[in-house]
Parts: sequence; C-alpha cells; structure tokens
Amino acid sequence: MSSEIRLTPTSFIVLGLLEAAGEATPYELKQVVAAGLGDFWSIQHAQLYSEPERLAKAGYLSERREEGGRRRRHYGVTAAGRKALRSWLEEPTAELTELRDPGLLKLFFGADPKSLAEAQVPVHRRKLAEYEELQTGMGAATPAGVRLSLVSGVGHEREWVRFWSKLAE
Amino acid sequence: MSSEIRLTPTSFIVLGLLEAAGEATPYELKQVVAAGLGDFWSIQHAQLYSEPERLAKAGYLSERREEGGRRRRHYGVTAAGRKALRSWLEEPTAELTELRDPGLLKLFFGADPKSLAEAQVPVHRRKLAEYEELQTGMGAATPAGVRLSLVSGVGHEREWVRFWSKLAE
DNA sequence: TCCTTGATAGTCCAGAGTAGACGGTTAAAC
DNA sequence: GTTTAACCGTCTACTCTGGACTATCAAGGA
Repeated sequence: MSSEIRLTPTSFIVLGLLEAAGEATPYELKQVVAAGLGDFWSIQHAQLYSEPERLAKAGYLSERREEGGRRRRHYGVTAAGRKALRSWLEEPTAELTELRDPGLLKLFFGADPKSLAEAQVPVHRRKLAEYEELQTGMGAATPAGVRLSLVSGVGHEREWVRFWSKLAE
Repeated sequence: MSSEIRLTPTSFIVLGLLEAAGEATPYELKQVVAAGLGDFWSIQHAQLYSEPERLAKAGYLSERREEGGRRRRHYGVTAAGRKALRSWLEEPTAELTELRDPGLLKLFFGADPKSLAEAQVPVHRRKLAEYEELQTGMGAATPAGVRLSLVSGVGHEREWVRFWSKLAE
C-alpha cells in the first residue's frame, strides 16, 4: 500500500490467477501457467516469484510466509488488488495482437519457404491437437473466457497449419 | 570482431534490413520497420540505435559517422555479419508463435466478451484492409518472403475478425 | 535577414522482462 | 540410512520497453 507501481499484463496475470485460486504460492502459479495460460501469454517462471513480491509491496496482494522448511510464500488478493483487476477487466482494449513468430521472420528475410514449412507444420499440428484435446476435456464448470480463448487458439493454429502446409508443397 | 555477443531476433532484423538496404542510418531503419516489418515483429526505435552499435562492436557491422551536423551513423553489413545472417536463415526453426493479445488475455480472465469484441472488430478490420491494400500495391520486384509474410498476416487478421465478430453478436 | 514552425534525427534512463544457471528441501524407494 | 528424483526458490547478466527529452534542419513568412 505504499509505492505506486505500473501494472503490466504480468501483474494482471498474477492478480487474475490468484483471484481464481484464492491463495497460492508462486510455484502453484507456475503450474497453472504451464497447464494452459502460457499458450496465450508466455511468462518466465522467475517473474512469478518477483511479480507477486512487487504487487504485495504495493498493497495489491497479501503475503503469508511459512515458518520452517521451504519458507514458501502464499499470496492472496487484497481489496485493492481485486479493484485493480476489476477495472482492468471492465476496460475493453483496442490494442492489437503482438505477433512474434520466429519462422515468419525468417520467411520475411528470405529463408527457404519449403524447409521452413517442413519444420513448422508438425509443431503446429501438434499444438492444434493439444488444444482440441483440452477442449474435449472441458466440463460445464470451465469459465466461458477460458473456453473462448481456446476457441481462438484453435482457429489460429488451423490458420498456421493451412499456411505452412501450402508452402510445404 | 571483439566481444562475442548473443544474437537475438533484434540482431537479425537489423542485419536483414541492412543487407537489403546496403547501407543505412538507424533513422532509415526505423522508417522501414514502420512501413511494414513492424507488423510482424514490433521493435522499439531506441533499439535501432543501440543494436547496430552493439553489432558493430562485435564486428558484424561497419560504421561510418558523418563529420558535421547531425553526425549520423551509417551502418553496413560486414562479411561476418553476412555469414551470421546466412546461417540463421538456413537453419529452419520449430519454435512456435508467441501470441500476445491483450484482448484475449482479458477474455481469458472473464471480461465481457461482447464489449471486448466491439472494441476489437474495427481495429482488426482496419488492419486487414491495410494488409490487403499493401498486397495490391506490391509489384513483381517484391521479394517472395515479404509477399508470403503478408499472406500470413491477412490470414490471421481474417481469423481475428471472424472470431471477434461472432462474439459481438 | 531573421524567426517561427514542424518535420527530421538522435540520446537517455528507469524499470520490466528474459534466459538460464544454480542451490536448497523433501519424499520415496531401495 | 542413503540415494535419487521431484519439488521449489533465488540470483545474475543482459535485453527490451516506454517515453521523455534534446538537437538539427528546411521552408515559408515578416
């Protein structure tokens, strides 16, 4: 509740995950990210340790540290944190996707389309299959936002497979 | 040709652009990026000043500085730079796209799909139109890689328009 | 001729994010 | 009990970001 800090997408990821989880350690956050969210917004594991600390110092999270052993830190969202998350969610954004595709970059600069495509097709196929499997595994309890994000992910992976497959011919 | 440095995507963007341009100042690179490449891999203008300096110090670029006035620095690719670029281009990559979409992130965490979609549809439509216009403006001299990257961009923008339009209903 | 204005061009810095090495802790199996 | 593998956390060097700030130059008007 002291210094004002800039809230970045990373901040909202931490706030959003903690809001859903109730309370969690950085390690638990790391697992949640690895289980799915990481596909939509990659984040370094070290940040899941440093960012909560930063947010706690600014009053957005509460921190409880274990006494012995691993001395894990458990974080929870405070009222201020909840409010910041709400107002971020309520504000629609007109920002565009930031696309960073190493393969596309090479293609742009003149790499051989065919050999590039041959490397890209299988990984995109695999990703697509992974998404589709996640989709069939979702129950009625899955939040709408999570479901819709996956729909988007599937659409884009299909597009990639289409694109690279054509180049592979 | 002294210190070894890590070559990042930023490095290859600078090398690739300079290879195509022959020789250029950071400001000129900035304009090229703004004219198109920036859509595929965003890069901060300050980096177009610092990165060439870093590359020059490592021997990948030559540097010529104007004597008077603005003291512009003109950079060109050295043999070592050309070699590094070539071997990067020759190595296909299996890395996946890093997708960073602020709107999708909000959706994931429970933002209202409809109002989000209403903000997203117009900007994606505009981007799509911009890409299509670029496409029609391309001549026979346009490198294949540039043309193909645009094809990919169009495909993804269409996908975004499709996705958000459906949510806007 | 000098002045204003706007486009052109370059520098700087604090702080956020990345990549990955490294080191401790714990439970289970042998 | 000791080994082993999984679990968990910290650290550092470096890259990248966002944006403020300053300087240079060309053109047109007074």
